[in-house]
Amino acid sequence: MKLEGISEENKQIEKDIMEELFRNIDLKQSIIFNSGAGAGKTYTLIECLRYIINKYGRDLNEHNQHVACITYTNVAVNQIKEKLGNSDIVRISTIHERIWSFINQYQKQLVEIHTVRIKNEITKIQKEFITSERCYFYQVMNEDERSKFKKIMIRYRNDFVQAYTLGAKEFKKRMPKELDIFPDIMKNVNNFKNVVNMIYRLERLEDCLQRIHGGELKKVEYSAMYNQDRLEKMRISHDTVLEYGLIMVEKYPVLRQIIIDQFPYFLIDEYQDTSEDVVKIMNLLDEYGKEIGHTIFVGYYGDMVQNIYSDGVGKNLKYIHHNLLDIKKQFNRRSFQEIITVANRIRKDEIDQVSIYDKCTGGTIKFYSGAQTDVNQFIDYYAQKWNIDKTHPLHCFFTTNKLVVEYSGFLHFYESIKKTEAYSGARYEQLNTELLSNELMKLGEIPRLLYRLMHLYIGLKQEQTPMREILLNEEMYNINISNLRELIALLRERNGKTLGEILQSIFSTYSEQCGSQFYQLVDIIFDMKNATYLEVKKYIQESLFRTESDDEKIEEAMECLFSTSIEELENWYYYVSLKKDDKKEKIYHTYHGTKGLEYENVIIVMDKGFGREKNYFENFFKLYGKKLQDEDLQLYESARNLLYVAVTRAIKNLRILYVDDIQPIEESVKKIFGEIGTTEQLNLHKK
DNA sequence: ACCTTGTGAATTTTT
DNA sequence: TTCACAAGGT
Repeated sequence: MKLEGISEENKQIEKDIMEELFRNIDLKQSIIFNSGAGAGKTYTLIECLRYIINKYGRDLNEHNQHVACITYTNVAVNQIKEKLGNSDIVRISTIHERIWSFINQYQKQLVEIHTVRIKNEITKIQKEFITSERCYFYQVMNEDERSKFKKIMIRYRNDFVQAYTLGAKEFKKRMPKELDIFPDIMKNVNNFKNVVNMIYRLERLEDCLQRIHGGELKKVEYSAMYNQDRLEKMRISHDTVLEYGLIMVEKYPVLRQIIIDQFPYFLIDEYQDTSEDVVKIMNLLDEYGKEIGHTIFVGYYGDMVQNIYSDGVGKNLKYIHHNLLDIKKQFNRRSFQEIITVANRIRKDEIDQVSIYDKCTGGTIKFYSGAQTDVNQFIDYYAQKWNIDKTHPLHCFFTTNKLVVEYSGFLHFYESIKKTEAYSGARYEQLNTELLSNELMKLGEIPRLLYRLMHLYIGLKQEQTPMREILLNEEMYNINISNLRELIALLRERNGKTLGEILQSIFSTYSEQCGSQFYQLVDIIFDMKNATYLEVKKYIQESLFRTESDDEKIEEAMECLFSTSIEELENWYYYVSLKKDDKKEKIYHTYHGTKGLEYENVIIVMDKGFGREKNYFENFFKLYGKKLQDEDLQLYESARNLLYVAVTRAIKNLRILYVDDIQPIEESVKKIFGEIGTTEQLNLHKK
């Protein structure tokens, strides 16, 4: 069964939509192009780019003007570049890159804005001193006491910082004696720490202001590397770039004119993800263009129901950018009609998709209710039923990375990395980014080392792997091939069941063969010269545990990490490199992670809660079809959007397994998915 | 009875 | 970092 045959009528409708887009481009009438999942949005956007290039390219070239194509991610940038091919006229970039390029050359004005920002921050902190309950002990001090206290703490800053992570008792002991004149000051150590941090912060900000004033600091910098502003270091992060961009565009008509003259066309991909500040900028440019008679075209391409990140503008677009013409496309080119029908019921808005194909039935979709413990067998059941193999894998979606990791088979590894100092506490956020990223460059230091190790290990294990693939980078090409063969032969003999054993076996091979050229390979993997097992272990430990606190705890955590089985590491290796080579029959994703992708066979595992919301999905079903307002509506829509994104990934076969109490949501589930199945009906436990 | 402290787990994703 | 909860203090 295949999706095929597009009627002349449908072809014509599609063509008409394109014509309408082109007409508005000609008129420089800004538009929102709304269409559901699988409608071919990116294709449409690229066709619009081509149209502009063909019709206006020469003219733009002569005036040294460009078309700005803005996307949300670098991956999308590359995709569009690849599909569009080379063009000097179109400038494809991320939002942040583009906005920063507009403002970064006007440093004098930026520093001014930055100064205001710092002053606001100072006011905010001062207000907190007065109003926050956590600053009570500070509030009851008089001016004199406050300045005395500040002086003491600034003098003893080092002691404060060093003692910061200690427990309350020990921390109190380490604080200077001079503080004894303030009784009860450390009655609550956390409050005390909080106030002192605020004092330090205030001092740094004020110092920064002085240095700006003194002409010492003249430049604001943006780096995509950091996720947080460091105002006092003149360093801003993602959100603030957009914020400053908006302020600049609002404040300086000249800048608006410069941008307009440079970019008469803006095409924005996945508009629902762009932040409101960006839309405000576009609106200002659009309106100013009309005012001065240099009209521009702004095209927003996206789907508000696929807005699954909170900072995206989503459905608010038309309230922020005025006078946009709404163009819709109701076709779906991805899925079988059975899937499309259900997806329409989930979104339940003016987009009501139909397949563009004449032959479009033959898909299957069903909602099951079951227990948490059924998940594995449920997946296996469909793996068999749908004749899953490596070329036709089964894709399973879970809400959290932890579940994805568990089912992908490397939970022990994940948990043992989580226990390390480098990935716990305040650095917890780094865990998923640095351990689960599909981009090698984004992996953390140790995960990257382990990746190189596993790359070698797996390459060696599979005898047919070509030599070239075992080698990771150019440096490795210098290795003498016959020496390499020897090493490989040796390594293939050695084996181990855990990470620790593998490392030991590599290094015993390595030291036996000292003097031979092939240890270069090992040097490259571990990025060390003539390393030994103990040295590598020490290196890993020092990278994962900065402080030399509690030896026993570190020892235990290292033991836990080194006891990770090779099987787990292999599973992890395949997980992070999956996008490159599909070698698994069952592939697991988070709902979020599947955005923009499509799969033949999909299983969605769902429970009633997600994140902080204990009844996230349950709530969606309970409120389905009801009139809602404010928070209820917001929560409802965010659950709906996530569910919509997940469901619309499926091309042909989709099952949803709900592993919580079905009773409260039964009615709505039936309305959307039809009859509910139970896992008992499948006889999962029989075999 | 109320407050403080310690502990452990946590939603996703990008720039 | 932020939250919830249990354990410990006053």
